[in-house]
Parts: sequence; structure tokens; C-alpha cells
Amino acid sequence: MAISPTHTNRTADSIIVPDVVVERLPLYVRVLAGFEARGTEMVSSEQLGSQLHMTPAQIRKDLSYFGRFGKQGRGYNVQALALRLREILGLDRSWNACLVGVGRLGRAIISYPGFAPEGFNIVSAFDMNPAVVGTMVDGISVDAISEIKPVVERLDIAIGIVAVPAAAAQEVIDRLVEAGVGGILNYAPVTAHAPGNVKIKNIDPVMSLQSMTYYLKTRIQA
Amino acid sequence: MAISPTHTNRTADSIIVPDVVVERLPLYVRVLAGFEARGTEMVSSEQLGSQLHMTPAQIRKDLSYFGRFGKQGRGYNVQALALRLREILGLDRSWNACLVGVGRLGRAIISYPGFAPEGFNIVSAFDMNPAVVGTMVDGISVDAISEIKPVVERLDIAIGIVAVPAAAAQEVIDRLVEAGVGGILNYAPVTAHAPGNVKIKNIDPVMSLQSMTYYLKTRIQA
DNA sequence: TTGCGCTTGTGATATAAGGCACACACTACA
DNA sequence: TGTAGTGTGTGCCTTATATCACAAGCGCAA
Repeated sequence: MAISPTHTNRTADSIIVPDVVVERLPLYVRVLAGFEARGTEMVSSEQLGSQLHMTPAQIRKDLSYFGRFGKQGRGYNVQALALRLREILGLDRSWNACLVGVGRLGRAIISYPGFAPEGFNIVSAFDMNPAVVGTMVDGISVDAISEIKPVVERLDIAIGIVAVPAAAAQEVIDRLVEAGVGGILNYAPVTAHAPGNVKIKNIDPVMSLQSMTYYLKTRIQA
Repeated sequence: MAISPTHTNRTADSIIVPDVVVERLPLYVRVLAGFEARGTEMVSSEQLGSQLHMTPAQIRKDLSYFGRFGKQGRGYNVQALALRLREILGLDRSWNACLVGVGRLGRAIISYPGFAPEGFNIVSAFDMNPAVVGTMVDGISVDAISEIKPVVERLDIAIGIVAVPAAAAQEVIDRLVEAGVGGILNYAPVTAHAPGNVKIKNIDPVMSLQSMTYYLKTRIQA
């Protein structure tokens, strides 16, 4: 965020897609899944918008970056659009990830049951602590940090999940990048850096709270 | 996040501060703490910017929303600026939070050691499951959901942390809002809604991964 | 077949965010 | 007391993002 001046991307047809738009697509996938579950066949951008609290125009424009999926007067076919968006996002397949840092947080991440149903599989873990290396955690064997590169290559791992202390994070990220991962999910409270062809996403609940308090401060108690 | 058309805020002097700016302040606090630890007395926006991978101009402009903290030719006094930013963000005090949903994720959140050092204390927990209600988890007693309002009032809880299944999240959020919390940290994978005077922040690693794959998809293997 | 109600896709426009560049202020040092 | 060097704060411009508003397409009903 705010790392490169502007971040845009090109579709197969070489049309530029802003980052913010890509970040909203999973939201659309999610609400569509809801409609799908309820057996709804068609939805309008109006209906999607009211679910997501955003304007119908924004949804239509976002979708228009990728194609023309709707029918005038009818809206969008729920199943077809969900399928198409999943394809666009690359969610029509599964992805292997590895975890670095098998501490308290790392263990919680390994045993978090939300990843697998969405096609994200943690297939490997690494740690610095020799006491942990060689053990199994929730069915995943823990290797030494030095093994990152060979394991990432052998298991075709595209995503690295970082759950090490702040001081070690950049070093670990460098190793993951060098090993060839394309994306990093970083739980360490640092502003990490990686080359432009590697996507970093930060998960930082403390920072979320720290900006939240700005609004709490000035709040009039109900 | 595109929920309201525009979200801005007013400082004591009634100057409008964009949301994005507020969200960057904790970042500044963090790097300043780093400089502080190393004993640096003064920093320039140039130095801060290179640490954070952003332009010096943006940092100066962000800070200028709140006052004139720098000295021409010298930069900013590290300690003074850190202190001032902490005040602005409301980080010069501690905040009580409660957790709703004492499942696997909820337990991990309770025992996460990153909150307390920053002044965020989880002082209470709630769950729907009668088997859990009445027990203690990591020194926190678990109460029934129906107790949210009285406990929030009694313990002066300003923040609700939601770690319940998606289907229950909106209901829980409504109760927290009604109980009087000013902010919600939501771990449930839903697009939740709350009145404008309540700040919602979502933590959703799966969604982060789901937009990341868009970039992985089109990546050329190294 | 025609007409009407509905909803898309998109150019044009409005708003917000980011960055440039420079006058001005401050320090140091002669 | 003067001058050189440095880095802030900010007006103005650029770029990015969101919204508006409408022509055109679709399906249904008569």
C-alpha cells in the first residue's frame, strides 16, 4: 500500500485493472456464493450492492474490467458469474503454501480451518528453533529455514506465510522470495519489502486497533 | 472501505483528516519507535520515507494535518513526534476489549501476546456454547452472549473482537454495538455492517489470499 | 410485432489522493 | 553578522478512483 506510486495490472487483453478492483473481487465471489446457496438464479448489481453496501455502478464498472457478464433488464446469472470470477482470480484450482515460524501464532495458523476449504493448503513449515525442527505440527513436518528453497521448489509452493518475530521477518521474506514464492502473507508487524513481482499482503490486527482508537478517542458515549 | 462514499474526520481544530491518513499514522509510530530504540534524536521525512518505502512529501503532508512538528533544516525530533502521534491516535492510554467466540480462533486471539504491550487488554470473553460458558480461558472468564451489554458497561469496554462463524457475526456485531462499543475488530468472513459512529476493521487472511492469487496466476516462474 | 419496464455497460464528470517544487526557516560556522 | 546548506510546510498540479446518467439490449405481455 502506497509502496509503488500506482499499481495496476493487465488482463489477457492487456486492459489495465487497478489493484483496488482486484481486491474487491473476492467480496463479490463471497456474496455470489450466498445467493447460489439460496438457489437464486439471477442478481442485479443493485442487489449485490445493497448486500455489500456499495453503489451498483461501482460493481458494474469493476466487472466491466473483465468482460460483459450481465444481461440488460435481467442482471447477472449467479452461477455463471461466480464461476467466471473464480477463474479470473485463480480460485478454480488449489494453491500450496508454506508457513515460516512455528510459534504460538504459527501453530494457530496451521490449525486454522478456514484455508483448506478455499483451496489453500499449508503443506510445509519451517522454524529456526532446533527444538522444533524435525517435529510434526498438525500433520505438517517442520524443517529448518535453510530448507526453504529446496522444499518450495519440490512441493511447488507459491505462497509463503510469515509468522516470525518482527526482527526476523525481512530476512525470512528475502529467503522466500529467493526460493521462488509469488506471494507472501505477512503476520509480522513490520513494513516488509519485496521485489515488484512478488505480492505482499499484511495481516496486522494491532495496527488495525491502533488506527481504530483515533475514532474511539473522540467518541461521545451513548 | 467503499462503504460510505467518503470518510473523513475532523481534528480538534475542525480540519478534515482523510481515513487513509489516519491508517498510516501507526506506521509512523512504529518506525519512530525503531529510531527511538537506536537512540536517534532527529529524523527527516526523507529517512522515514526510505524506511517505509513512501515519498517524503506524503509523510510531511500526512503530519501537516495535525500540526507543524518539524524544524526546517533539521527534521523531526524522534521522541517528541512519537509522543505526539501516540496522543493523536489515543495510544497514550490503554483500552479494554472483549472477545466474542471462544473457539479455536478465539482462543488463539486471547493468548496472542501482541495486544497487551500496545495497551489493548482483552478483559472479557463471550460464547454461545453452554459447555464453554462459565469456564476460564487464559485467565479470562467466559460469559453468555446475553451478558454482553452489562459486562461491556461495567468494565468500560470500547472494543469488541468478533471470532464467531460467519452466520452469527452480524447478530453478534449488532449486540456489541447496542452494548456501546465504539469499534469492532471482525475476524469473521462477512461484510458486516454497523452504524456510522462505530468503526469496523476486518481481518480476513483468506480474502487476502484470494486476491493474491490473481497475481500468482499470471506469474512467470523464475 | 410492438411497446414497456428493467438493468446493463460505459463515456463523461466529480471527488479524492498523491507528488512536485519552492519559499521560508533554522543551524552552523566563519 | 553574514552566508551556505538543509529540510519543512504547502499551493498547485497530476493521477487515481468513484459516481452519474443515459443509450442500448433483453424479456415479457398483449
